[in-house]
Amino acid sequence: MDKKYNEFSRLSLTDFANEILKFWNQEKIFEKSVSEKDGHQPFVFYEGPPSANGMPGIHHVISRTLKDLVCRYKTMQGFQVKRKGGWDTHGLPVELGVEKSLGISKEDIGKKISVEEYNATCRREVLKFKDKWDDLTRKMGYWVDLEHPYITFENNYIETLWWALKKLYDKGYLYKSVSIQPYSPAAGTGLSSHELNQPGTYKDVKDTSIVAIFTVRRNEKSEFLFKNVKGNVSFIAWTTTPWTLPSNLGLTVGEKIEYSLVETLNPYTHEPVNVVLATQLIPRYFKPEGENLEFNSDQAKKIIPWKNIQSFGGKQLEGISYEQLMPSEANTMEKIKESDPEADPFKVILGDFVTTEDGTGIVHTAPAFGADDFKVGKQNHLGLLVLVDKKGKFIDGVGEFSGRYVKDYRDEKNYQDVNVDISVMLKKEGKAFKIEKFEHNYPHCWRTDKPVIYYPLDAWFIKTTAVKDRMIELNKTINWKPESTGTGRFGNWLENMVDWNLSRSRFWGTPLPIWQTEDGEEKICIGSINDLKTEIRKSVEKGFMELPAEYKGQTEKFIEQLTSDLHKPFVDTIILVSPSGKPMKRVPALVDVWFDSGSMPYAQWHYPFENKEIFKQNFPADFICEGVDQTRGWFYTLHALAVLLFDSVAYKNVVSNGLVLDKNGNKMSKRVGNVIDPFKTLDEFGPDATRWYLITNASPWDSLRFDTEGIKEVQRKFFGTLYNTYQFFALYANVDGFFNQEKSIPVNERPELDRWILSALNSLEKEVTENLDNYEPTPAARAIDSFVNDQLSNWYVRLCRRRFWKPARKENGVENASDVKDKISAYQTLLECLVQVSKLMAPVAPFFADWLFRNLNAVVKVDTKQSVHLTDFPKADPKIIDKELEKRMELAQDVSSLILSLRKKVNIKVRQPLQKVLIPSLGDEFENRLKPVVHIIQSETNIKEVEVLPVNNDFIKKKAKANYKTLGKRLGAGMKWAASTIQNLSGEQIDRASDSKLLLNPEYDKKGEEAIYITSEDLEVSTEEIPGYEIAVKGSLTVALDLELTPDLKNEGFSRELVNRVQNLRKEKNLEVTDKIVLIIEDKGLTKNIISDYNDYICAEILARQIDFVPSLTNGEQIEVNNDVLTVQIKKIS
RNA sequence: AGAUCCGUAGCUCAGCCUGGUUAGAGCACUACACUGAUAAUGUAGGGGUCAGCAGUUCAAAUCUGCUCGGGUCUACCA
Repeated sequence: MDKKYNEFSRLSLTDFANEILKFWNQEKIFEKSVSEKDGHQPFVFYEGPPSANGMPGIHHVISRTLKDLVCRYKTMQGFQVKRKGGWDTHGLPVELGVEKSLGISKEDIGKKISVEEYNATCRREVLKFKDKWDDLTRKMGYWVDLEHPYITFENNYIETLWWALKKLYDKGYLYKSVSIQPYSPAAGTGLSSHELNQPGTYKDVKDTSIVAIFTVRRNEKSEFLFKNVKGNVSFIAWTTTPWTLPSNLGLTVGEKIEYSLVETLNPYTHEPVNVVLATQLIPRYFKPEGENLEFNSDQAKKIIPWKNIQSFGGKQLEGISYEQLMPSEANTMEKIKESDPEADPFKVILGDFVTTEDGTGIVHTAPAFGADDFKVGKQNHLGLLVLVDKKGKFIDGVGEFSGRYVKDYRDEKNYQDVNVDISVMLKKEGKAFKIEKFEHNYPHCWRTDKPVIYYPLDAWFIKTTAVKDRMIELNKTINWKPESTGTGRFGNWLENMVDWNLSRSRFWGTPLPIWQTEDGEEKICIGSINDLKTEIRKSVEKGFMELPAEYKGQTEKFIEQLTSDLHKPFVDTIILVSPSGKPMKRVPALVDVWFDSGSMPYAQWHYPFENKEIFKQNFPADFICEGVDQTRGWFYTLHALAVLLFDSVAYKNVVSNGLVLDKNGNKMSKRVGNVIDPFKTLDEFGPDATRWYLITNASPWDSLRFDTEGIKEVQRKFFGTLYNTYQFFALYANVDGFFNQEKSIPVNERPELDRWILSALNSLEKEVTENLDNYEPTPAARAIDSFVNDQLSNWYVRLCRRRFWKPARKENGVENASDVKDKISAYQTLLECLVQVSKLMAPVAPFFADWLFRNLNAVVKVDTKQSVHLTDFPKADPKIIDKELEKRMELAQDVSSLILSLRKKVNIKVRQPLQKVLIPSLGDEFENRLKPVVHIIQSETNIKEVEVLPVNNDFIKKKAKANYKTLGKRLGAGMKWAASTIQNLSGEQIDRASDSKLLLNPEYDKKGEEAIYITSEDLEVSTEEIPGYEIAVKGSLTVALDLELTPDLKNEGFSRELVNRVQNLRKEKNLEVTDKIVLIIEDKGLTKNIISDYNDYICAEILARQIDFVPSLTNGEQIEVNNDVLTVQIKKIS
């Protein structure tokens, strides 16, 4: 064997990672990890496409670590896991980025810059940071196919989207309707919720608000309101947007809210009025001292008098009619009927959105200008009035207000607030109950800073509500991590689902493939490029489309060219022929980018135009994983489209990871400057430590406080320890020439310690597998962590150290066979642990795992694979797991720990041997457990003998505590009494209970109680005292140490000290571990005898051929052993 | 406003599902020890109203309800 294990001068996770990365690239390990699994069962993973026009952040590292570790794990388990990367390329963020870099605004599109040029820039810019992303992907070790990603702007991708849209259209799921959307009159454009959520859009503003008076029409329904009052009855309703009052068509009340009829005076005109409002809100408008005040009294001039006439539920008000508040030419019944022939406005309706927090509990309802208003308006056939145009000004026919802007949209110098004027007018007419400035939070257009209004706009919808029940049903079959996201956040979302507003009025996006005639009577939805070509041919034939000069006579070439990019503005130049022969133009809408990403299961394969078989095998996904913010984003659109198109789930398991916060728990934001640069982090700490930290620190779905100190800790504790363990192994294995050439020693022939660590290892394999199968990587990685640190390094290696460097005894020049076997067993065991750990940790820390695996495997050849990622994931062998053995070792650890703490307490160092430790038996099981590990305790704590005290001895004083679990169930309320009684039991009573049973309340008869017998299982017995010994206790386990130091023990301690000092000298002199020496000591008389007595032991330990005593030593070195100073010299024998 | 997650030592987190004795670990801190794994390691110590309140129970960090604080998503409403 010429090859040795690599030894390293220091741990550099980044260097190791770079080296392994190079190896992966050269040997195409990722590609092999997929191709080697050809024919295996696939495990389907979908990559949620990031947008490459922004820089990646640290939060991308966590979700990608999760994705990667699951995929690597499944690969090692034998599945074939293809991972196609993808890019989300459409949408507003891209447009904004382009506008910023070009220094233009939306208005300039089509003027300063053509749509063609604009979109070309988008296409170019959107992958601006692709290189950075790819770089991060590689550096963090995220294995995903970067060479063949799907890109949402590509024609093939769009063609699949069109296919899907057509399918929805044919099923009747794609329809056009009006919806109320945020709209910026100043910018002349609708705003998406994303735009509305830009920072700073919601501002506190003061607006003129008015409580208006709506006069009730007296009829059968309203008659009950007129009982006991004189004159008119009115509803009062509040609004912060008086400009919507001319468009009022209804009043909404809450079914469960109680309302009252109040007799009072109009505060402005002082005419008597009777008003209806929510009972709860009376104090908001009326002073308590005004209640039941005489209407004509003097006081009534200062304090408005009022009287609650009667109260009733909101339900009773339903259907009552009232007089139109501000009639004008533009809002006559005729006009209203135009919007809905069945319109029946000016009545009270019920709505569940009504609250009693603001206003009067009666909501002024103008269906055109509020989403809720629109909804109830439609349900109740209120009709629709849009008295404000898209510029934000009143249309003609609204009397004196026509032509006036409802808000100051044009920065007019002398802008008169029309809301004030409306209020003043109503006040004069006696139709105002209260007018005041009201400060509230109102959205503003992020671009123009002007207030947004809600406005009815044409929109295309997908009828998701049609399959709502099916979506809920199928959702129940999805395994959500954490479960609460699926049932809670997502489940609720599904329960309250509304139709999906698909259309966006933008430039860079997937065009909606619907063409329609000018009157909207005839429509066609295009589902493929071929269909489009066919239709264009018809159109060219018909003469609706003319060939440009350069294509004269080359219709096909022209069509080919025209359909080579399905984006605007090209698609919009296409005019098609309707069945009746009329021209049709494309509707202006683009589709929501979420449709792009939600369609990726099929669009990434250009299904159904290509890859039908591939798609079939890769749908639905076994696993997806994204941030929890995608719940109503990608997770939803994937699910909705899968149900709509295929009546299937899109994914079977989904992990939603939480947010990454900074170390103070604040959201990371560029503005605050607390963002973590993932590149810097990876460079500084290496990908393995970063990944390990992210996974072990908190469950993926908990939000994570990111602190680089934590990564340092991981580096030092976990990787440092594992690295040291490897180094230890490599060092001695090289010295001993252990290269795994020997036959594997059967596990049952190995020593206790070896069998124990192998049992623990297999238990670990079981635990890790169970957790990873469950998509719980955090406990899995933590278990590996604790195995490596606590069991392998801190116990196994520490206890076995001697086995590795102690040479086998020689008898007649031949090494003792059992010594050799013991040593090989130790090497084989440690090797097995290291190799298996490298496999177990491979999904989480792929670089280091491979580094470890390859360093070992290069020499020991336990596996034919060249990378750990091509090997099989360890499967626990139940035959090797011995829980009893693990318990035994735990006992040894506990006993040793107790003894060490006692030594500490009395200040006797471990090197000083002690004669005896006493351990009171806790029964047969305990003794059987203890016996096999006695020698471990002895060597670990340097104690000559371990004596077990029999169960019933008179020697130790015991005390007992109640076992609450067993007794509590039986005794219930008597538990307290029993606990204190048990605490006071004598040792003799405790023994009796342990042997058979003890009557706890001998006087039960007298007191008329039930007899209470307790047995050993009801007691937790512990040792209180062992006379003459120092004791230490953990639970019911007790150890007592014999502290007597006999001369023999002292001498042995002395010799051990000496060995220790000489070892230090060897190290100081930079001697090799294997160098032989001669030790020369200046003869000081006393110590000579001790040293001579232990000559053999000392020589063996320090690798000395002999110890020479000389009368005086001039060039020696002084060492202190216990309280003696010795002058010594060590000489290397060459 | 609704939904959801989180709140345990100075920090990061276990424990909670399935209630039970003195609530654990690591880091940090302090002291001592160890020194052929050594940028390691061991032992000990200080440090907790388990966010608060109420309920269920013999018994609550654990189960229930409410409140408070933080995060996220959705909505933005007269």
